[in-house]
Amino acid sequence: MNSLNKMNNEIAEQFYDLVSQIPAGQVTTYGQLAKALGINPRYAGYLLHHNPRPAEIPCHRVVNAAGRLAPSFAFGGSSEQARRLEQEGVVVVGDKVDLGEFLWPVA
DNA sequence: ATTAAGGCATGAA
DNA sequence: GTTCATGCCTTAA
Repeated sequence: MNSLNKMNNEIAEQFYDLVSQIPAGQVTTYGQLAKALGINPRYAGYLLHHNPRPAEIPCHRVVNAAGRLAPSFAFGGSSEQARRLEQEGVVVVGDKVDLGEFLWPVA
């Protein structure tokens, strides 16, 4: 196991749970998730990068504050991510998405 | 076991 | 577009 065992497991658990709650056709930002959990925006990206459960964590629905897709995607590249978002109904222009219309309202 | 340095899928100015 | 700031994690000695 990695260092992710019990110490920050609680925060990570909430983070992954929150991300897995993102409905298709909507996206959210790292800062949004991080802020909702009270963690650092950088940590959000870090946790997603680890992606312990990619099958249940739609990390492709998570973009940065600029609405831009991540520079590198663990599944096959940002291009694949953009393609996937469009498949769900999210309008992706280049590597950007319309946050004003597809931004998921974090609880 | 502890300490040190580096790196990151961000955000904001 | 670039630079600075911040928190956490990883690896090494």
